[in-house]
Amino acid sequence: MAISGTGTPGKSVTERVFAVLMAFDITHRRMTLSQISRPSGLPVATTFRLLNSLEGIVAVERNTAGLYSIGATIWELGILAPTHDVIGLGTLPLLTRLTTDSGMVVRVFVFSGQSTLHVQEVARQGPNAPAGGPGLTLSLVDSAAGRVLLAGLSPADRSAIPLTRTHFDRLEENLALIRTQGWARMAQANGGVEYAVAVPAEGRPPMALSVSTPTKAVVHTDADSGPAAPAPSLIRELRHVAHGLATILSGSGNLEARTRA
Amino acid sequence: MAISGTGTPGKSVTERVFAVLMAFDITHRRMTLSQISRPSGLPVATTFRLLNSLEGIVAVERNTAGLYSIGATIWELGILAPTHDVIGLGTLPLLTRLTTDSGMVVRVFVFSGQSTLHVQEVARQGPNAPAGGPGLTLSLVDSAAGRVLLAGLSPADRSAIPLTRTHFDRLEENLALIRTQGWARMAQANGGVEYAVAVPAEGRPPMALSVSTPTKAVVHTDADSGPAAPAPSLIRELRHVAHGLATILSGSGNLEARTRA
DNA sequence: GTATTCTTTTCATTCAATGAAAAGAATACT
DNA sequence: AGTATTCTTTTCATTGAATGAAAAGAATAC
Repeated sequence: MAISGTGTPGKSVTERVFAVLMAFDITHRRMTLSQISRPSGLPVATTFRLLNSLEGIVAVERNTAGLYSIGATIWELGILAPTHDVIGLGTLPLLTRLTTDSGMVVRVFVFSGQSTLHVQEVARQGPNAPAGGPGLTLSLVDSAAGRVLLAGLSPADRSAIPLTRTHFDRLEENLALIRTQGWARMAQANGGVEYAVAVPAEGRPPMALSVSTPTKAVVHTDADSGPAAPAPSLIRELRHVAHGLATILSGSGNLEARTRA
Repeated sequence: MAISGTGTPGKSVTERVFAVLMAFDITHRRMTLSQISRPSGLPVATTFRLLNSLEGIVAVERNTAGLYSIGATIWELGILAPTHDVIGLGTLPLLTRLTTDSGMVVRVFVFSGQSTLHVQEVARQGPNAPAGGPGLTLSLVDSAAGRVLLAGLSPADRSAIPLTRTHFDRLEENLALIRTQGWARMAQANGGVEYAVAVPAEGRPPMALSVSTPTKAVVHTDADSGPAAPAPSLIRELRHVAHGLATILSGSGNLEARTRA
């Protein structure tokens, strides 16, 4: 009769429930019980029980093979997030035009915790479509969009983010530069290497608009502050689109809740 | 020193957490604590504590005014749901062409519990855009898409759904008709009245593709089985697009989980 | 300036959650 | 076919985490 039954201290049930849900990611959309149990750090029995509860409210679903996936309930809730406003509405035509004009992949990012959260992407359809898609996260420090978002933070907010100590001084310098010039560029890792230029798009949530290309390094030469700058016309168009984004989203987002019956 | 502290029996914490989250809907995207507490059926103190936990993992967010909204974590999880595959990828061009050709609003629905869940919508952009958008739910019985989904269920699965007893016999008749003719039409309520024709799109999850128009009743005359049928050319095009949808989604969805490090 | 509504903290009580273990399935290997 | 291995599900004694009434603290309305 071994020792049994102790609730894990320091972890609320809410955290445990989301530990289970967050076991899912873009490369793990369908998993077995034990595949979920491992990364969530919970015993199988606990994971099993939580998944059962979640299935009851369609927060997770199970296919015929018994594999779990995120359920329709969470999808429905997700589209209510302010983050989602960046998608749809009038933003698509705007971003599509930018892709056509620039010939590059266009992405919109918003800030999320420790990383950069990708929200919307528009690229040439076809066989040579780039890696990525909504939900992709890039490093806050090692991406053009991430630096733009960092540069937009107040010193107080920025200090709340734990960054690798290594580049701290150089980073501050670079962020100051980004703030004054109004854009960032960087060779960033995303599958392979891609060269990106990003500008801020004011709004709630704050966004960064980026264009990137995996092949030509035209927008970038070497180091963060290398000599050759992106074409002024590109920066101008990016700013124009970013302004358009902010305008569209300020119109639709942040609605007050109506009084309920 | 009144009576204090009894956990509410028969409700798991998981259910309570989602009772809080499900207080949000398309007309209540930003709410105060008490606005959330009321519909969730939980005491304010409980709601407060749960929201605090949820905020810690960015499952909900709080703006400067103190209003809660669904957070980025849930948005990120939501795009992992199989349901989400209907959006994006190659489906948009296909649906857009149908809108252009038919001049009507194009929607894709998937089944979700007791209702019909709207997933994707394509309509003429502009000032006279129709009510709706992703996340809209229509009645399973009183919409063309809902009937198509119902008609596609096995008798066993259908019996699991509690339907209003009233139309039961007539409904069975109608569903049989829909199954044989391969389409459904209906005057359905969505803000005002709109006239819709829907066809099934086989796949996992099963989908229904519908076109609808609020003004002209060309696709519909009177009762469920009224005399004038939709134009054969429209049905043909709907079937063509539905087949395309199913093909696209069978290619990308239902991926096996990779083994994790 | 007072009343009302909303948010946050406190705390004694206890129930729902917990996880080790074992049984039951399914799958893989020999 | 038989055995080993991995995965899923059930059980159950224990208790830690969750609970909600109440009161204090803010904010807003009247």
